[in-house]
Amino acid sequence: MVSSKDVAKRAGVSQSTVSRVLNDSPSVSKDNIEKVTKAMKDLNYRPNSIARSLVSKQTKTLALISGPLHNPFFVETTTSIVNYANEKGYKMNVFFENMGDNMSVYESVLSMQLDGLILSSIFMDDPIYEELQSLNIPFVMFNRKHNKGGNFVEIDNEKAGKTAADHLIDLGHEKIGYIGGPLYTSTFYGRYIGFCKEVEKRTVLDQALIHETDTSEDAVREAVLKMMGRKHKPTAIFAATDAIAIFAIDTLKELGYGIPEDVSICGMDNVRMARHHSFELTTIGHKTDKNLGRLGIEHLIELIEDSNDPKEQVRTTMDPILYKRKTTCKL
Amino acid sequence: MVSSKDVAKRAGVSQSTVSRVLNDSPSVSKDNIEKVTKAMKDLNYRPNSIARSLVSKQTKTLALISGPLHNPFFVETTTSIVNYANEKGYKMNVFFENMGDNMSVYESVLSMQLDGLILSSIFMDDPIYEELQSLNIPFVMFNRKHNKGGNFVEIDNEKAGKTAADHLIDLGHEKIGYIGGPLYTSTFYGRYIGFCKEVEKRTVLDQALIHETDTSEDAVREAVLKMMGRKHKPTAIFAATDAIAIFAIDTLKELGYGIPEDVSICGMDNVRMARHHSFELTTIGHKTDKNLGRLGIEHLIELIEDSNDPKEQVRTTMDPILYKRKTTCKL
DNA sequence: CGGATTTTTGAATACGTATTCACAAGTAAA
DNA sequence: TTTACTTGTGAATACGTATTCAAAAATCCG
Repeated sequence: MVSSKDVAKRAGVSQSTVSRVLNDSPSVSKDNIEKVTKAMKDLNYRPNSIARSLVSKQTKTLALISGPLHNPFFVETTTSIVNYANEKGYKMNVFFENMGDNMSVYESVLSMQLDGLILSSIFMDDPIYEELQSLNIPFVMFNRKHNKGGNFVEIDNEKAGKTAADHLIDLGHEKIGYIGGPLYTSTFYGRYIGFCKEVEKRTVLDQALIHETDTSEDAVREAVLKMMGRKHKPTAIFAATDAIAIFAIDTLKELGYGIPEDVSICGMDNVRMARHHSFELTTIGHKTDKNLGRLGIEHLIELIEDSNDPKEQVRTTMDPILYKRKTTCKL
Repeated sequence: MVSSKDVAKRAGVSQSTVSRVLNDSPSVSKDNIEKVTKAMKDLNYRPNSIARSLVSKQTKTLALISGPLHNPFFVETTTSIVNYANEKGYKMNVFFENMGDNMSVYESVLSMQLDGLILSSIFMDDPIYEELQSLNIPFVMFNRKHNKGGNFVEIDNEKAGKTAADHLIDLGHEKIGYIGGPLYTSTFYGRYIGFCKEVEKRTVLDQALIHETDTSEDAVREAVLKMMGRKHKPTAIFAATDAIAIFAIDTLKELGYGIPEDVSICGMDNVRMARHHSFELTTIGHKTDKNLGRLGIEHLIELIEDSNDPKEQVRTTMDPILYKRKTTCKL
């Protein structure tokens, strides 16, 4: 490994001068700049970023803890987050939530030297929150949030649940199913509550049509099978994510149901894939064309770079909006 | 920031002893282990990984330069790679190839302190290869490879092209289209050559049916439109990746063609999504159930951890195998 | 108990860079 | 020419940890 000392020796200057050239300090003579630059090239010198970080206290490294990529929502957010961070000169360490045990991921993240952290994978009352606080680096949650607040970017999930219910009820549906994920995440909790409240208010809520799954394909399929196996089948289903909607549609088609003639489906997230003409999924999203991940990473980097200001919280709750497409219709 | 010195002071020992406890050195008394451990907890001490790396010369960090996630192939490989690396205790810095200009990505990677690198995004004669060599860290290419060799994991692309051609010709097709990506990547080059050679040998190769695209949805759509606009339309198409196949099927259906009755489609990669019953794509893959990314990262970590051995090259070229499903049929 | 041996410890140093500080050389003003 | 000021430079030090080396403490053995 060739160090700045080696460069210094070759250029006939001190290591300090090499360092100055590296950080283009104004106070170094033309002459020496040239000598040092040449020596660097000759030796194929690359500054050691570790040593730099040690003194500068900046790693230019962020971490992302994301939901799994088999959910297209996270495909989009991960792409946006990684690309934006790279554009801004940050490296991005990526981790994927693994069902159940995220401790090893958190352990890893906590032991790293990071400039910031962005994550979707946190439960509403996750004790990890305190630990993240203690890191004293900015972190933002996207999609999900924590009970204690912090920085987050989300959709108003409860309102979204209501919107879905209203849409389906407006179409004349009275037996409406719900398939969501774990209620200890803020997203599913909000969507669930919003949906149930509205259904209860305007028609009747049939608990047998409410299914909390782990969002896996198998679990969704099972939920659909159970639902459609009842005597009072639902005529519409609110799937709490587009990923769930896609799995559900799949199972329904397999069972011979037509979408939307026999069963209307409303998803949520407005994933690009669902916009596609082979799906044309009716879904709930927000207005901005930037996804939640992108918004989150923008905020994070802002927090990092304007850290001199009184760091105020970033709390964005976007208004949900219905994208009416072709998987829902009048009863 | 609380350092090992602070811990030392609090525990009433030297910094050396703290360091020893940290790396559970055998030569430290029970008594001191306890004192130090307690002090660590009291101060909520976390060792600085940067400082550690500076002396140990190990960062436990790898980089992945991947193709874009809108290609499901890379969704699978990225997931496998990141998860496997994390399991093995490595952090993974992720970058996505951006069309055209990868220099900023490479610049970033070259300046990092890495234990290893895995990448799919390299051209056959990419000059970056030499630079990567000069880093003196192990790196492996997956899916694509470089003319100069190095470590790689791939499918025998030429044989795969031949397999596709044979399959379609065996079914009675004589007008067979091809849609692939840039020929300066080893994957597309091999698939193209293998396909063309075989078609030329067994029937007639119509250059008008050969399309080199940038693999984007728009480009694929355009290729399909051109192809199907000719008087001698193809009755079958070999799409050089499943992603391309999916785009092509989409466009064809939109044009009113039935798959496979009107047009047979054979993809390549055997992506999980294409296996799904809503696609049932006939495709070409390999036998192992581990994807190329997973195989690549396993090799990489092996190279890193067994670096004492004479580091021999890892060159894996897997035999292609046809997965015959429901998008191809007899003419 | 005394010497030999082993275990445990801390001081010093290295890792590669950035930065402070003092000093040398050069320039401008007087 | 002297003084004051600017510019350019290198020596020294800091960052937080691991490791070497020598010394201190503890243990063993006869």
